[in-house]
Amino acid sequence: MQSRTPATPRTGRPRSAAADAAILAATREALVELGWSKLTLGDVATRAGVAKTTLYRRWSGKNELVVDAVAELFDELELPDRGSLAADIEGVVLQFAAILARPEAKSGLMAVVAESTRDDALRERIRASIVDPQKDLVLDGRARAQARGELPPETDPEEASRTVDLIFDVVAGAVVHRTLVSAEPADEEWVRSFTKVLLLGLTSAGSSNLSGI
Amino acid sequence: MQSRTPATPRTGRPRSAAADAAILAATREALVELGWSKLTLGDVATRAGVAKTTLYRRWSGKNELVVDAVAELFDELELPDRGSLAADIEGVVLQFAAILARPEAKSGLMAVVAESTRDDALRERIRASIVDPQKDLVLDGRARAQARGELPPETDPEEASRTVDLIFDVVAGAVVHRTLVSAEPADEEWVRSFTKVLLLGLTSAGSSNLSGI
Amino acid sequence: MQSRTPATPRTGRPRSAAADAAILAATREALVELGWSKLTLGDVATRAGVAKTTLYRRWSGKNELVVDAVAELFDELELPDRGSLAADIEGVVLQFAAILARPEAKSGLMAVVAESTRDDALRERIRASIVDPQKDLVLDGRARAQARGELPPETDPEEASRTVDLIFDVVAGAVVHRTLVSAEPADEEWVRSFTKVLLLGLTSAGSSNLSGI
Amino acid sequence: MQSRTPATPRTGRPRSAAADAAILAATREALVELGWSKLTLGDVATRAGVAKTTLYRRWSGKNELVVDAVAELFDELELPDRGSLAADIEGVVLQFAAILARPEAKSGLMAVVAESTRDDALRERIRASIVDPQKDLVLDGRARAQARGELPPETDPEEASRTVDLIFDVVAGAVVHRTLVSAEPADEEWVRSFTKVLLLGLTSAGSSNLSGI
DNA sequence: CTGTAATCGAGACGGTACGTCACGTCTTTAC
DNA sequence: GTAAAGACGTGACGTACCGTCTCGATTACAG
Repeated sequence: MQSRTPATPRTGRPRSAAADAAILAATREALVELGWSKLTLGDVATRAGVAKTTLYRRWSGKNELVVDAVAELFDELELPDRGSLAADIEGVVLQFAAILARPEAKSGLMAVVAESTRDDALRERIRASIVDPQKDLVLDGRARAQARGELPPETDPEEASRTVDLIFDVVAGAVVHRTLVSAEPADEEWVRSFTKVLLLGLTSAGSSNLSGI
Repeated sequence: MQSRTPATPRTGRPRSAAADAAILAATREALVELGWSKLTLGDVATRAGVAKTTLYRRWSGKNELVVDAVAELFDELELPDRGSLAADIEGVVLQFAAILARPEAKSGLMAVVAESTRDDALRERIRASIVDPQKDLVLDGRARAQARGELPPETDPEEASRTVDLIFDVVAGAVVHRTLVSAEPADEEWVRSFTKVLLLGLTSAGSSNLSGI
Repeated sequence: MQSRTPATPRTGRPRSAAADAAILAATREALVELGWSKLTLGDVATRAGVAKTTLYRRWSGKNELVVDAVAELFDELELPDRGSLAADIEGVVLQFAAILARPEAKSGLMAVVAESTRDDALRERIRASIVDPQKDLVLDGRARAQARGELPPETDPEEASRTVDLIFDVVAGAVVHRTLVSAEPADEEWVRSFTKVLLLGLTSAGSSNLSGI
Repeated sequence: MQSRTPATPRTGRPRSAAADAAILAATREALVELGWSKLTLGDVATRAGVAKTTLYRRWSGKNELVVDAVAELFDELELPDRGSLAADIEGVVLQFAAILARPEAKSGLMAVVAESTRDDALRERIRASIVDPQKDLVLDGRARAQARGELPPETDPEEASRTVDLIFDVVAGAVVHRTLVSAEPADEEWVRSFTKVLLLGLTSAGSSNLSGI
């Protein structure tokens, strides 16, 4: 989302709140129909029933717009309580895979990530609106597993942070690669296999002193 | 690679062989300087000292050209013999990470992958010239580990194939995500942690009947 | 001038009288700095410290606004009494040339005349606020010359009217063409030559029965 | 006309000669239908069956394009041989008035003159392609009158040049003002009156030592 | 040798989208 | 109800690349 608290926007006609939603919805629609490379801002504006200038007043370009449009897709991600760490992970990975399977996500997400390799502000925007919320789920999951006694409480906070980052890169990376590069569905069977390997690797590594590396 | 066997290439002036190399090199140069989105075929042609027509005679568009240009980067990947499965994996992952750290790879690879979500021919081209050669390294590594006795010979070929695919998605996905999304270096420390988790996960899973899932 | 008698201006905040003057002055300032084609109503409003709405409430567009702004420049024209017809003409032509030499007049006047070729209301506005006051000077000059005995009283009113029109087109046209197209100054020397030719032509024509053509 | 002798345009596809003519014709058509201010280059390109880029490759903007389009209208001006100076002048003034009466000339000419008050290059272009050819007609007319013995050969070249400039400003200015500002037709009757005044003024002035002013 | 034919660099061509600007209107709050 | 402020839909701007085409000028191989 673009920041929405200007200094003193007291006077003048206020920006239409409906326009924002219409534009983001139109962006997703266009991503489905046309894909990233054939999506044009003029077309999005038309679909949203909005003038091009209105769109440019709110977003500085295609990249930022698509980040916001795709980010909303991930808002529905939540950590289910399925009773065990393994089941919780499987659940959230399946949700993640389901979102990534949607064409508007496929089409847009990798493209903006590719663009972000040369645009720090864009990468920061992606991190803030897409990546960090996902990483929070990993943290929540760990906390819940610790409460259940499935995982020991962390002792070294820094090492724990590194482990979370590793888990996150492995999980998100594997699902994305499976979906986009291998072009195979990340279905229940695959997710179960993947989760098993991941959990065994982590718990074995933990018991064999992963942090001591 | 582009097809190089026209129907009746009997007569007429032959295509310049030097032009191909110059164009691919110019493409990588432009990727470094401009990135994917600002790379234009006209500019590549100019850099290569070649007319635009010459470029279009050989490649059908930006996507195909960049796939070929990036694929050459991965030609240097090879399976080192470091004496143990873990060390071999670490070595090849480090090589992979080193290539991915280069701006011409970062910029171009994810972009064409993003494009390939809506272009089957492009995805097939990426698979053939970039992905499959990498997967062959995994197969070679497994064969070598089996010869060493570190891994048992596979019994169920189909299940073995699924496992290779899983490994590949996990490895490539994790490195890519670490590099591009988290924007952190996949350095030796990270690779060692990652390899440890992966190997423990796989061997524990194997001994606990992963294939029985 | 714009109409200034709304139907029921009874209640509500009255229109600011100062705004009108500020807008016209800002218009002339913008004409000097930017010229006709780059003058924008938004910029004029800003210069005048006025909202765009206020400007549009008073003028219907750029053309009308500039006509009014330029018309005020010609208010300073007056018929000097230099003692002879020739000297009077020279005096008034010099005044006219001096106004036309100012950039706000140059820039704006010809532009609105050009626009008026396709806008009858605009031409009428120009005539009423710019042309007719000038033509009155010619009439005054003739009357004064007749009083002096330099010219005979007109006998045929219609023919006299045609002659005034002819004089007016010749005088105004020549000065404008000299200033804008030839881009040479209509200075004292030129005005003296021009006046001489004009007067000799008219008096000779009169004595040789111009009306008899 | 734009200059058409580049340094070494040897290679590459040559510019379409037909496009130039089509664009200029389309410009005049648009001037008639829409007038100067509503004429857009995109519309002209469409009318000419040409891409906008093709138009911009040849002309730098609306002003230059319209100057060239209008200049072609004046190509048909020529000095008729009607047997006497007065008749010759009347003939050429009538031709000039006839061209100015056409809507494409009315609409465009004054507008570019207005623009030229802030654009020296544009004024020079107007002079070279529109004004100077007309002035040549005045010179030809004088030469013919001298050959006939109607006018004495000039003695002082500089004074003669000033006289030609004065005549030209008076003639062109009067016709333009009559047509555009007064919005009355410069018909035969008017032209005869005007020519009579002009010629009497000039010959009387000559005999009364105009050059001595 | 001499055609014939596909190549080469160059650059104009018809398009499409860009991101910006000004238009004239509308919608707010403040006076 | 008018004021300032500024968002709105509209439409043209001038530019950049696209992928195709038309040039004259090289090459190679075939006869």
